[in-house]
Amino acid sequence: MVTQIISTMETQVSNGPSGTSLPNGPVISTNGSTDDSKTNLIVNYLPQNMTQEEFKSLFGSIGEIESCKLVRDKITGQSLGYGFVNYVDPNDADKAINTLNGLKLQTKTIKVSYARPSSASIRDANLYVSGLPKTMNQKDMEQLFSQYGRIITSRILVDQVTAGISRGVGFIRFDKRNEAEEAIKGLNGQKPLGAAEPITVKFANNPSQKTGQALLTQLYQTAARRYTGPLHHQTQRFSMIPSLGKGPDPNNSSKPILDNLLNASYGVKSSPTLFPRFSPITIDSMTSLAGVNLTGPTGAGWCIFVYNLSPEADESVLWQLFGPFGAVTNVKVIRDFTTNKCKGFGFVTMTNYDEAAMAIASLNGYRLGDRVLQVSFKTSKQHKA
DNA sequence: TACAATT
Repeated sequence: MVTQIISTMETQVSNGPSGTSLPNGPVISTNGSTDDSKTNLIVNYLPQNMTQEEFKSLFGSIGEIESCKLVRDKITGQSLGYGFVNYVDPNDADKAINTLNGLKLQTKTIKVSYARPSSASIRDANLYVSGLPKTMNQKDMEQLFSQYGRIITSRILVDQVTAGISRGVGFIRFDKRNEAEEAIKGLNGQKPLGAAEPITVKFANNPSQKTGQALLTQLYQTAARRYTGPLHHQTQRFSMIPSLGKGPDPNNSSKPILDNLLNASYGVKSSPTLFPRFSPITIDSMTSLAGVNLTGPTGAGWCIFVYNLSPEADESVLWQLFGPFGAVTNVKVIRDFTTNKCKGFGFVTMTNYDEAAMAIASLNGYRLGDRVLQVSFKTSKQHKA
């Protein structure tokens, strides 16, 4: 319900263009086509569950809409999180930017700006950047990339548990695809300024190319965070399950899908029965190994590398493996972005050194199904051949 | 088989 959403949202500064005098109606060019540049808006970072009707209702509250479209995945129908609104009156477009840009809807802060004219040259101009120095901020990154062209958007992803620490990963969208290509040529594999490690720059994956399974996983993760926040303990993971069916939209057609996914992921049948035991490696030898590999706990705790997980492994198995040894703050199964299968390894963060060392000593060499796990403190980087 | 990250 849009009125409820509006009552809880805040506005912030507009980033719309200024200084241009606006005509008072549609501009018709000499070839008969309509110039939409002052009336057509692009809206980004919409909540996943926002419908076309809510979208139209929200933006229709500003003024008469000529046309609007929430962009969806061609196959799954899932919202891609952005849309277009074309107003009749350019003044209403301006007003929509001033009123609605920066609006907080659920977990998102929407962006409202003038849409660039549709053109083949602006497609596939989005880059994914990894290996960025943790000290580099968005402005630094833009400065580095701006030599290759006009930047439309940029973002550096941040860790949500350690509140705002860079994950060394980001996105840069250029105005033109050829600018993005030049940036890859110029910056991929290069070390920024005084950085110790080279960065990776490549074209970003297109969300619409995600598999159905990947979309479901994302949908589930989004829903889980919305209701319970970051997950820390097994008990929280299980207690959140009943609440998932009670979302704000009772008409949400994806509910049965979510229920099925949850049953598949957390059914008792899949819980492994564990018999932790001590490996031949002693705690004392682990202590000395830790000294070689680590300078200390990074951020929230001690990061542990877990190798030889099956392609079907998920986060729950890591919680169950490591949870008995002490405080686990985070687990992550690394998956192939296109297949969504585990790449054979994952990471676990534990708060206390002694508990982490005990977990490693016990679980390294542990047989899980037909696999023998290899567990150690994470190293800073594996040498590349 | 070997140390991530996809708004």
